[in-house]
Amino acid sequence: MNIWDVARSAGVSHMTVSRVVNGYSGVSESTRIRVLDTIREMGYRPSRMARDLSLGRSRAVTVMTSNTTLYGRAALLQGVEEAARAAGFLVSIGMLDSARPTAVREAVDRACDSTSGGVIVIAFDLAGVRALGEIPPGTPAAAALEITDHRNRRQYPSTSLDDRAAAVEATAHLLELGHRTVHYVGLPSSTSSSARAQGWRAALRRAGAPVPDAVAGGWTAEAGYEAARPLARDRNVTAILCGNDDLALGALHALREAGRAVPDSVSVVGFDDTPSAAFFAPPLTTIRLDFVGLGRDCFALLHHVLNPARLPPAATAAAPRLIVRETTGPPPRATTSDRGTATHTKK
Amino acid sequence: MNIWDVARSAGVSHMTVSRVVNGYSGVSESTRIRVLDTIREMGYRPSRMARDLSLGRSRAVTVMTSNTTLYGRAALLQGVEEAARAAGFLVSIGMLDSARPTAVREAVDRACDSTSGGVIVIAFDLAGVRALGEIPPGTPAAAALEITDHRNRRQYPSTSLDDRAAAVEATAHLLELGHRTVHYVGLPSSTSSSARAQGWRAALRRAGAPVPDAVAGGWTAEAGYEAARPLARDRNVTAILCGNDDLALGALHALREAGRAVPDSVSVVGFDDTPSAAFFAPPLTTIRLDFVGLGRDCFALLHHVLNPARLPPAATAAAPRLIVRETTGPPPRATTSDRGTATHTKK
DNA sequence: ACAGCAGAAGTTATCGCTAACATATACAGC
DNA sequence: GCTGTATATGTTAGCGATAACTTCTGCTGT
Repeated sequence: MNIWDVARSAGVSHMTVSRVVNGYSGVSESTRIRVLDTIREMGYRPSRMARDLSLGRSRAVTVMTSNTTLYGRAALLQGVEEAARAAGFLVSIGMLDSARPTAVREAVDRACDSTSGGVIVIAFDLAGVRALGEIPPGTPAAAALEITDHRNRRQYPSTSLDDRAAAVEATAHLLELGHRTVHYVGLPSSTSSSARAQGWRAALRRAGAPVPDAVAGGWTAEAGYEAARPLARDRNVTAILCGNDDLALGALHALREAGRAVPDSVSVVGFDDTPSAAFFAPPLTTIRLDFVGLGRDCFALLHHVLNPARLPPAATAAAPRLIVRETTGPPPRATTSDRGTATHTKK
Repeated sequence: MNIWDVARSAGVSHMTVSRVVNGYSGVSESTRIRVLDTIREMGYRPSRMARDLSLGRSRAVTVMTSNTTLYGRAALLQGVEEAARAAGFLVSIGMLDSARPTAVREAVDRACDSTSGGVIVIAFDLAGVRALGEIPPGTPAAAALEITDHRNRRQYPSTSLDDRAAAVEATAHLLELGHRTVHYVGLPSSTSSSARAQGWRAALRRAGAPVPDAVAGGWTAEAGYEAARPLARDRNVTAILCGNDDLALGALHALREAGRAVPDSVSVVGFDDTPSAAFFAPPLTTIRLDFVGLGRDCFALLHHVLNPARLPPAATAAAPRLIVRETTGPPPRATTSDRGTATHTKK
């Protein structure tokens, strides 16, 4: 059923129906009511497809992301959806999967046909960053970045949380508790260049603390477990900062397995403040990150590109905040003092 | 830039370009190559919008779900996306939010315009079930159900995992370990009628074990914590089955807080086998649920509605499976023997 | 009484594409 | 040489909406 059917049934022209549907003026009250009734009776719904085609723009965004099972992405998606819905946009998702080499390019191709009014890419990982690079010029796009790597920022507007400051805060917190240094288990792409790693390193240097190598982690608890195992064996490490809460969960497990008490023997700090983090054993000290707000901001950015209003939108996402729970505390006496010695500690 | 521009530039008619783009026969090899080159040079991408409009069908699904931050939904979405992509479908998401009373209806309205070739609703919770009920007749739809409630199954095909059998298995596992009975902390909508609760109850009855009231939980660790607190105080409860892993995490926390050792004093079983579950403290015994497979199946169902092939698709999702880890064990001696007596146990 | 004008409604072209039909060219068979 | 048939290509009419323009009322002012 289309607009013509409604028009015929209401005894008007299709344009009158169109005007009624879109709330335009120039329709008498009596006609408007008659048309509205007809629409209701017939259960007519305008075709968004036809509308967009006719208008030449499509009120739809597609957000490209990998693994929405991870908290950060899911929450960000939620934020985008919320803002998009408020603006009358549809949101589609394009899964990024870096397994197949051509997969990213294909995903971008799919996302960038003119169906989508714009593209939002969650460039937290390599797949995302690559996707951002593949976007054909001229496509309206915005990105949520974790890595503040300017090589990858083409002309696209982007949002990000102040991960660097957050990492500084977390590291400083640990240092203030008396830890000699802080070890870092990072996210895959961010071992060296991520804002989190940078902040961690900067805080260490500022405090004159030794800067250990960052440990390459992953995204999941399992990756955190694997990465933290060697750390757990080393009695010199008394503080571990993890790239996210899942990693921290895995680290906690490795520590438990190695018989290291948290926080008495080792302190752990995460990133994200997942809804679960407060219920870890022990409850995790972590950085609360406002992913939902970030998603909203990201959409606002894209919306501004699509529809340049007076001013570019201001960021509204809450600043990262350290939530101190029970995985952090002062380092154990014995270990703090034994600076120079090797891995083994006297009992 | 459109198909006409390409046609002009390649010196052919737009139909030839269309044929080339869609891989139809009836184009000479030389022409095909010339057109393909032109397309590449100009960077032409066909408009999906126009194509779908012309074809009268739109290769797009929208999946309606609440809170994609929860593992089950996110994984299911992943499965849908995977299958949809393989079939050349776009997937959009429609967030369900039961907070505002009209929100569900609005979301359904948005999802059911003819933009979407079909709708998949994740009806794990009340919002989802209501959404399913609101779908206008005639809209192609499929549902992923947790609650096997036939009142809500209109004419829509649906998939679900065998949650009932899974719950039976989990409960039986606990009973076999020697527990007198098993308590259940359920998901919001499923306190009484869910397949999981049914299975739990059935297993209890079959074993002649007392059937406690199900405790209304929620979806998150926090809800699990709140729900399990009273249970943790009661030394008669030695086994708790939780509606999902997050709930179990919260329960574990409540137990720890109450000074109850797991599994020595209380056993806990979850549902889902979240990637994190293996790293809980202790690692969680849980039921592995193939949400990704369920999502794939769900899309297959919808695809079959849209495009009736010879046979309806068979379910491919893996059957639920109990993964025994370290939160389950025999009940403590003292408690097992004191059947008739009240809450207090002799020391 | 009539030009002038505003408001209500209708007509036509268009968005970018595909299906269905129409035409052109080439080569076969008789 | 002429018809038949396959293959390659072009033409036209939608799909369901909107924008821009046109037409038809009815009322105003003088």
